[in-house]
Amino acid sequence: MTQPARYHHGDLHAALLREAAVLLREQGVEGLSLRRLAERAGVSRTAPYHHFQDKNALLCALAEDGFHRLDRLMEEAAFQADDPEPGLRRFVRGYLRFACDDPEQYELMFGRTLWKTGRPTESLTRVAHGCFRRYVDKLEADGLRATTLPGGADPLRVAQASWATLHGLCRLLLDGIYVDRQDMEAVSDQAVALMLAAVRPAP
Amino acid sequence: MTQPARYHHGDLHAALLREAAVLLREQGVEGLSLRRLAERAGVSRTAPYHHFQDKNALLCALAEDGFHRLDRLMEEAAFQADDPEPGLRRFVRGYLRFACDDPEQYELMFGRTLWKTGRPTESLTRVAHGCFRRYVDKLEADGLRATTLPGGADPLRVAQASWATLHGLCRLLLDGIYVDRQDMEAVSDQAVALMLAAVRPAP
DNA sequence: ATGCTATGTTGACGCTGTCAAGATAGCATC
DNA sequence: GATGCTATCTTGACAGCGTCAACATAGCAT
Repeated sequence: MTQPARYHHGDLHAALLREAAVLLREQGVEGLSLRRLAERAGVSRTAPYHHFQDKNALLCALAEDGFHRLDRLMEEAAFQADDPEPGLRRFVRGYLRFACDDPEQYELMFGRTLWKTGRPTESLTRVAHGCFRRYVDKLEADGLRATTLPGGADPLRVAQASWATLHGLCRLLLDGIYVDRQDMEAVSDQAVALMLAAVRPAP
Repeated sequence: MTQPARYHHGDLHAALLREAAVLLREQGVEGLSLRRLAERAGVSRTAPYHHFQDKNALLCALAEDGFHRLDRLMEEAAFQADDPEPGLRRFVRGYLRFACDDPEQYELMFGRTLWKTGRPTESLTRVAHGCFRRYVDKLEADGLRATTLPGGADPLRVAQASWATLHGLCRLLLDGIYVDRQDMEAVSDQAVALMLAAVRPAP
């Protein structure tokens, strides 16, 4: 089984993804080169090309994993119909924890590396869009059902704006620009207040 | 003056920055290599190193220019003490226009290239922080003076959360992830509503 | 046993940022 | 005006990268 030098690796595809996740977490996208990856998997430089079309494809697969994890997180978060606040707060904190737990993964999922510079796989695009749709649905079904939206507010718009808030917080935090990690809890609560204020017209 | 091949360039420092801004706008950071830059300036590959410590330093200088422009934009935006809504809306649209007008510049200013992967210059850090402080001050002085903050809301927190919303919108938009450029105006207005809802307790 | 296909290998190309060493220009000083 | 210092610019080189082409092997179906 564990013969040190056999010609065929066995399951290089999975091994590459596994090793890539580690390398991503430790060094970020910048430190993730196919050559190093191959070396770590004990395989030659170009072997990965038999399992992924190119680096972009491998990164897309990696990001896709992340979206599945995020999907699971969203399923677990449950709002309460009568008062969405605690549920929303729990979700927001969970989201931030998700991003902080593996910043590089989050960056890969939402960063320009894939969406702007690279070419997002059709599969990745589908999963990512599905993830957002689930968020909109959840917000609409669980969060907003018991509340009255201010006049003319489209649930989709609320979802977009609130996700943007969440995403913006994560980016500012993870990129280490303005928000201290210590302030995070307070800012997060403030964000919840922001989102809730838009949802229920009066306290 | 304009002799085609003289040994010394004359003002390579400025020429590099100028050409870099063009290259950045057209091709993004990924397309901005020192070698190409040097070629465009009609100079050898390593000449830029006599004017910038390395690529990181040049990019920092480029980003710094952007923050100065953003500063100017913020000075021009004026809120009205009695009703901050139109002023805020104007500012938000101006901010989004700023980001959309030169996406790559915005990305450079706030992206991980400098703040996470690279080493932000001390000068850049100062300018960037000053820019945010100006935003907090402005929000506090112009925007919130006439309004009552909900109990216990720190102006700094409001500023952080609202900037995060703005920033998140820009990122999602520029990275081409979720929000269509067409939806932008509606989402932007929704964001203003979000921010205002947090500021004035009841309509 | 034969041959096809999936998988892995080495070699090479052009691109990148950056360092070291040498060339030149311009300016201050003697 | 000659001398020398320093800022500026040059070529050469190196390691790293993604990726293509050509070749080698292993394993499986026929």
